[in-house]
Amino acid sequence: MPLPDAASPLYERVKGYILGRIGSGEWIAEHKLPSENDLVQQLGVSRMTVHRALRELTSAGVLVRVQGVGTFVAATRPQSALMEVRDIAEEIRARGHRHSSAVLALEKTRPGRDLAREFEAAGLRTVFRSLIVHRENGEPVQVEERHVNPGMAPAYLEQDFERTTPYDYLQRCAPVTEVEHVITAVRPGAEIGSLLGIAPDAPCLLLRRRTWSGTAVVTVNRLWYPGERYSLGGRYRVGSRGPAS
Amino acid sequence: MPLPDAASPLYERVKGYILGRIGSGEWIAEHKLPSENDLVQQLGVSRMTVHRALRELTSAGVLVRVQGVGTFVAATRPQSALMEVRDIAEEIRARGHRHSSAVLALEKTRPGRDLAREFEAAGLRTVFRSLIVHRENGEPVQVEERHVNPGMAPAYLEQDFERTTPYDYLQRCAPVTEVEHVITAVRPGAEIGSLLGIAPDAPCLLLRRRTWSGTAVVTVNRLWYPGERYSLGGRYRVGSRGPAS
DNA sequence: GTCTCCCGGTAGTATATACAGGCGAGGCGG
DNA sequence: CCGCCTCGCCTGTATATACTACCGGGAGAC
Repeated sequence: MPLPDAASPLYERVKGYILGRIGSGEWIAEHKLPSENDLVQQLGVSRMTVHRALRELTSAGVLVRVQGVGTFVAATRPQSALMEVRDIAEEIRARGHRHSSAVLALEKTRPGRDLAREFEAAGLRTVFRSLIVHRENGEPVQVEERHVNPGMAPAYLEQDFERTTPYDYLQRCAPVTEVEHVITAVRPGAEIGSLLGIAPDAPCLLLRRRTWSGTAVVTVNRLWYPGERYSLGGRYRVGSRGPAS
Repeated sequence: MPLPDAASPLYERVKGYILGRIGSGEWIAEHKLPSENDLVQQLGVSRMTVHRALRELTSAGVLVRVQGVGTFVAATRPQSALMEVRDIAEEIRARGHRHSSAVLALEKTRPGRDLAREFEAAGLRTVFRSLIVHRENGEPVQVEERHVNPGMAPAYLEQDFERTTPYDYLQRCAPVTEVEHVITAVRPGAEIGSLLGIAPDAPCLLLRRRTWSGTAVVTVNRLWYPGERYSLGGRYRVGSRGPAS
């Protein structure tokens, strides 16, 4: 039986089946999927159910469909949603890929003047700092340096960030109410470059993000993305509300 | 008849009907919508069609549904300054600086396969192309390459873009209803680099933007920013709702 | 040899039907 | 008066069926 008989809706299991094939490398970019009717035969579900799974994966950007021709695995590069603060691990898994991470530092440190000013707390004595590399299918796609306000997340240093993510823990103890993003293009330099596996002068996206919970700054982060392998973006409706589906 | 009999799919018209009620203020946040069966009666379509419209609006964050209770208008999602499509000339003037621009190309051309695909119009024969450098106090801050769907903006080539901007003209003849942004970091190369006055291998932000008017792609643009002198950013409040998955 | 038309396969939409599952209100018994 | 239970309303899921739009290739016409 190709479909796991979890207690989730059938169309979700169909989506999982397809994401699994993509994740395992069996279906690579541009690969033509079986037709809806083929999948109906193979999986033993109705065409409406298959269609819904394919439609939702298409709207998520995983597949591309051409009427009269077929359904194909999208050849998109990894992309982060800009406007939403999302868990990068979840984002990678939603693309059917494998997420892994390595914690390079997790410590208490003293903020410099600039950092204290970014926290909008001049008297701040200590901050927590973490440095994590995130990988998609083994390839580094993000270096994440976080500075965390210890008052808002006291147990930050006790977390196991190779199992969960900072996003996860922080979202639980201090839900984000406000975000600031600033994006620039930089040279990563030797240290960050080697973590990303790119040359020290290769173009690199630097996303500086501050998050608030209420009126207090919770985190001041710097996220480096390899410019060639990763992009930030999103698609939105203008005027009405909410992102495009 | 409450539904416009446009040539669009029924479920899209149902979505439009609901968005219209919300847009007009008739249904405000937290308002309880008619039940699916009520809408079936009122609109004269099947429940599956109503359900699809409601499901897609829910996934877009416009509605909130609670099984056993009903469907409600979601609390408003804030808009981001970062992702707004603004006129760069206006932006520069808003900073109290002087904007100037030079039109380097304004022509008719044939789209390649990739470009035609970006326009989502395989049979597209010609597109308009413009290449403009924008300066802030005389210093180049953006190279703007636009490809414009001639069907949506027939008089594009006749405009004087050193007096107005493409944004201005396009906004008049095809108001933007949807936007897609993708940001990467690249090396500008010799040509773009010299236009920006930076080295060919200096880090550089590349913003690819597509805009829609209704269901038609109006423009496919590439905007280069010198990474050292320019950044993209914004700050906004986060809604209580999680991202649609 | 080339052009055209048709046909088969594919995705897209729409409907009727059925049942599952959550929630709240109202009735019934204690 | 209180609590439990049931019933009805609402959304969620799944299926069968039908028809449409579109594309590409191949057979046939010229």
